[in-house]
Formats: sequence, C-alpha cells, structure tokens
Amino acid sequence: MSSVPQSLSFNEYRNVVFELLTQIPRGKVATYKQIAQLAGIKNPRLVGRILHTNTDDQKYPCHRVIRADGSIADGYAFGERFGQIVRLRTEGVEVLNHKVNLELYQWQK
DNA sequence: GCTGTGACTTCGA
DNA sequence: CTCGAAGCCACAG
Repeated sequence: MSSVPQSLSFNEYRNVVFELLTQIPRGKVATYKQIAQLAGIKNPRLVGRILHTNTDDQKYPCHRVIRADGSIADGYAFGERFGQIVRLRTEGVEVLNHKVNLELYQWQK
C-alpha cells in the first residue's frame, strides 16, 4: 500500500468530479480550484475540461461551479452564461455583476 | 513523442 | 477595472 494516488485516468477524475457536484447543496457554489483539490486534481483546468464532458446538467449541476474569484466561467456548454446565472439565483445564490460572494456561498471551504 | 489547446489561476502594468 | 503573460496538467492530432 503505501501511498500511490498516482495519476488517475481522465475517466476516474470525471467520476469523482461529478460525484462532488451532486454533493454540493442547493444555494452553494464551488470553485474549480476547490473541486480540483477535493478530487485530487492538481490543475483546475482539468476540472473545466471534465465539466465540458457533462451531458446532463439536471443530474450534475455544473452551473454551481464557478471561477476562483467568484466570476462565472466561460463556454457554458448548455447555453449562455446568463442561463447559468439565472439558475444560481433561482437556487438562492445572489449574483452581482456576474460575480458571487464566495465568502457567503462557497461550498465547505 | 512533440505541438497545440483549454468551462483555470495568479501576478503585474 | 481591463488586458497580457507565465504556470500548470492532460487530451487530441
């Protein structure tokens, strides 16, 4: 045993990330950096790539994942960023000027 | 196996 | 506040 997290496959990371998405409570958001750390991913860019493979936003709320500075990420795969913002506000997350107050809405920091 | 690219991050001007 | 550059890891061609 001894250690060895080793580099998991893209599919493995994707499984972990999607699992984390389902664990995010309603009204909370998580940053790419946060998810990456929880999933054991070193590079947050990988998280973005994984989310881009998401085909079911109903099951995996990728809209709850935002940038480290609280702003909405680019290239939302399910439409314009406006849709993502509206969805967040619907869940109770206040979005001001395309930004979210992580001090108030970040998921288990 | 090298090159290009990316739903990112952080610092500096 | 906006813009640019370097760092970072993994995948596609």
